[in-house]
Amino acid sequence: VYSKEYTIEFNNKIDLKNTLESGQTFLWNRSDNDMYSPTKEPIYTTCRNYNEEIVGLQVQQSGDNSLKIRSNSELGKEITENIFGKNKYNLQNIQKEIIKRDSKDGVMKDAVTKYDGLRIIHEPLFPTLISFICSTQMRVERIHQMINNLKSNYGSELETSDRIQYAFPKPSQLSKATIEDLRDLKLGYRSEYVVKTTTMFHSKDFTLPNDINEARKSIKDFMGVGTKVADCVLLYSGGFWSVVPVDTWIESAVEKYYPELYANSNEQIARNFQDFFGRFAGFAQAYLFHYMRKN
DNA sequence: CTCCAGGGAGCCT
DNA sequence: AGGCTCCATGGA
Repeated sequence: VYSKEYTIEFNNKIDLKNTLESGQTFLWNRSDNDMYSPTKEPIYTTCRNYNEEIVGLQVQQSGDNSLKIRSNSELGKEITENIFGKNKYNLQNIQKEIIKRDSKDGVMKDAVTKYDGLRIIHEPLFPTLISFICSTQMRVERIHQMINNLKSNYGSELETSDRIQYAFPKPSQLSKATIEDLRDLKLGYRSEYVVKTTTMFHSKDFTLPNDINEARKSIKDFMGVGTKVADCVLLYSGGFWSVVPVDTWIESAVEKYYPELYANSNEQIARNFQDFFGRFAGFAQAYLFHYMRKN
């Protein structure tokens, strides 16, 4: 099925594993859990609806700056470049900007060095919105499980040689689900939020405003979306790289490593963090989040 | 058994 | 604006 093969060369480092396993997206699966070993780079798979076409992707690290892609579609290369921000930003310059603002030899420098190649992802709006509505009060591993449940129950199918892959459902597909249906898929109290948000998204034909404050406000109109979920959507789907989602991990990290930026509300912590790290503060947040979870 | 997880809605002041 | 309680579910 994956007859098209491409190699993508980035202008600086790309770390596929840390990018896809740092809680930015829940749309990928590691396909070779059994075969995965330190000497063999893992393969990550995903499947998407793209202009009435179902595009399957297999992506694997093939060098410090390059990825190897297999796809069933000629769109696979462009889609992958778009997801990983190949032509959108220069990661090395962003890292320099972050380190320059935090010149002390501390945790941020350590995190950026240790996880060099971790990129901010650019995933589709609707799947990202639903994913992070599901993320509240839930462990990262279980969020992944919930999203896979939604995919296999409501998404389009792509048959491959060894299994069937599922795309994240389009709004029209997910709108068939009732609250009871989603409770059966273990979404808990988020079921009502997902159903209502899907209906709103579907009926309004929603598009994201260019202005960051308007964009945040419009996303928060959806049911189940507060400041933190909205900021995740802005950063991981909207390309607003200054945005700092503050969750329990970032809150405790700021309290521990940046006490001068700490405050009693998460909104204030986000503002302080953004003022300190500047227009790429979202990247700094991603490095810090991954560092905290890994150590 | 209790506690908690990438928070948010509803309601209160 | 800011504080409080409840919200499903499963693993530690």
